[in-house]
Amino acid sequence: MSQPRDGRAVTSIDVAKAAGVSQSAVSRTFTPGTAVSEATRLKVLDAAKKLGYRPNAIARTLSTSRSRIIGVVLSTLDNQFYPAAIEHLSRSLQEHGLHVMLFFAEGRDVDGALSQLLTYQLDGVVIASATLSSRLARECTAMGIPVVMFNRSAASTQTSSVTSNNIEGGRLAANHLLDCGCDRIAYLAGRSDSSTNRDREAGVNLALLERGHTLVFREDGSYEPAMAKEATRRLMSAPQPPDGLIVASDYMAFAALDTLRNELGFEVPSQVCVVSFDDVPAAAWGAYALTTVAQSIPAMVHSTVSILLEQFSDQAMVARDVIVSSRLIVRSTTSAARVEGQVKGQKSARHAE
Amino acid sequence: MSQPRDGRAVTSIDVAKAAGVSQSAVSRTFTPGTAVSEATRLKVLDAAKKLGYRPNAIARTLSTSRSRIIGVVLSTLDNQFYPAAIEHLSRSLQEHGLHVMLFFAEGRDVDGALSQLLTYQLDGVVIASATLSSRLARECTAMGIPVVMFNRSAASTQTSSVTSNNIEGGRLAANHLLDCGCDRIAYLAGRSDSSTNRDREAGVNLALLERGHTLVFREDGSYEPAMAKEATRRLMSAPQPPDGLIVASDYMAFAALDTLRNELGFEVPSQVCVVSFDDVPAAAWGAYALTTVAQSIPAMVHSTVSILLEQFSDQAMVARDVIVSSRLIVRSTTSAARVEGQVKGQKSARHAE
DNA sequence: GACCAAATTGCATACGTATGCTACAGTCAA
DNA sequence: TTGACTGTAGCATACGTATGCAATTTGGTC
Repeated sequence: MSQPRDGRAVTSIDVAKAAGVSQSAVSRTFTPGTAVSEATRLKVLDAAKKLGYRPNAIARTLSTSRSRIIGVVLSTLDNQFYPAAIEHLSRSLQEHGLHVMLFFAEGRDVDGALSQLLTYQLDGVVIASATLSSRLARECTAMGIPVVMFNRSAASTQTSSVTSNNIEGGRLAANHLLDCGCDRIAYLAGRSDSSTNRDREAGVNLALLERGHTLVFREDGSYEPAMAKEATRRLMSAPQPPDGLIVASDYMAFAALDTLRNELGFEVPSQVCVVSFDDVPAAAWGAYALTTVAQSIPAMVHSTVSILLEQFSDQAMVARDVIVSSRLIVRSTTSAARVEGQVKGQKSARHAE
Repeated sequence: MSQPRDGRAVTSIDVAKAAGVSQSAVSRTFTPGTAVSEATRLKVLDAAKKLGYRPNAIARTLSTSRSRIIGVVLSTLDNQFYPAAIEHLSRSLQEHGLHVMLFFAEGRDVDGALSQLLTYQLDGVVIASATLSSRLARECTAMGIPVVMFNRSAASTQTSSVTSNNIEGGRLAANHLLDCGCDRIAYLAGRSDSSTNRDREAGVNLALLERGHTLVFREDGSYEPAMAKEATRRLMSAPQPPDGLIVASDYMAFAALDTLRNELGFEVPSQVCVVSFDDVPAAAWGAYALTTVAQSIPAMVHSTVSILLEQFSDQAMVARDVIVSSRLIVRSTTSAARVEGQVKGQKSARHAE
């Protein structure tokens, strides 16, 4: 009798019937902050439990136009930084009753991506994809959807962004190499159209300039390991190869280190010091033990979630740019005790300590 | 006049009005496989474009009870295998107009996870989480939601699964070590409640038995790098340490290798050969160059998507178990040219070639 | 030119929930 | 006892799309 239609789902109407109340009462019971007497609340909860009722999020979305879904736009998960960020982000959002829907950007198809995003009535979008990010952000913002650029600076003053302090990070990296006694420093760059690379490189140049140095080489790796290997070969085959290498990401640094050690036979850090950016989990693995400028994923995710939650309530939609501070983590690819003036190329030179 | 209400979204009714047709016509235009004349189709598309109309997926879901959302349940993305699988899966599903929603399993809270899953009217669920998988699968299946256990075998005959042939994989690993001349083989196990570990270990034991051998040591690493390190220390501190190590996952093998080489000073493969499972991207990195039994992500994802698509059409909901074949990839942590009978512990022994 | 079949179209309604508004019950004070 | 006021419950409707059914148009044939 009080059985739901044998078809499928139990609805609020079924529960209402079973509890002897109106559908509104059921709805209110499951909507925090609404007025229901304790008596009906219990009746409803009891009936709901008995029937195995679960509110239908889709119907609720249609009614409230709040989907509680956050779209996350990615280009790839190859670089360990992103999986780590996604896991953290997804867990944090889950605590607020929000869920992540994944969108992988396909090349330059902005419209396709946009259509997919918009049809789901997303409550917010986090863009962590290099390609098509700025236009996508603009269009979403225009549609009134809160957007956060994650790990890339905002395309416009309209959209928020969360980045780490890459300029400061660049300075940390450069200063550290100088402190290690390096005086022929090279930069292995990431994609030139990315704000991370731009800022990191700027910071490096700034710090070098301040101490009367300048970059000896600059090669492009475009954040691709294969290109980083090529670049490393070019760098080290110079008549006077660098004695310090700043790599724009850990992910490229692994490739560079492999090439340096296994292919070209260089010793790190005695012949070349290497420092990079991100502090991806593998950077701590024994085989690499990479000195790196860490981006704090917890801090970045926290800011991202805060911005999103803020924008849900505020009508204002004021864009915020959060810059999380960077931190140098010294491991074994650099050596602070390096003897200044030491001639590079000494095959057997070991660093002190 | 034909402007949509200034509030927000453009609806099919707005488009209908603008195109001078009924709302049904608009709906049909955007629903493949329905009858609309070319003439109205063009009128509608034109008006839609002009107004910037996008069909509302949420409303469509309410009406059709097909959300085109696939829930993916994970416990963590630490092991590179999962990010790689997710990216592949998400891209494949996107090609079919489906999207991935992420759910991170929190400890043992089945009911919480389940509620979250069920409220979204998911069209399917892919479970790649170790914990709470079997009960979750059962409940989803009971609710009529297609479930695929990814990289773990089915909890019941009711639910489908996609795994690689881990038994065969275990044999490949064991036989390879025997072929390398190892005769004191140890197994570093993954979580004992996982089907992957169970099958891999079974395969190893089988192959050893066939060739008159048996495992010398067996330690538990529970798929955790920290535990793998501990286990490695225990293994190698035995009076007669193993000369061949089979590790249940690459992710643990990296930790084991780091411990072996950097901490304990063993040479791989001359003193100990190491083989593991998964062929995660980092396994190919120069610093590890790990010999490993590959799980084909493309094949596994392909099967997963096929099963899901099948179950959408079939009412039958026949569960399928797909077993993708494994393949041994030989890199530098094992050496086929190992001299048989060679005494382990020779510090300077180099493998040939 | 008329008639029949086939192809389109529009109408009306369903999907499951949220919420403004009205109606009503209960409390308390005068 | 009556009146005003507070707190609840229920009614009715909106959210945007899909689709069965009936009405209409189209196209073709004799």
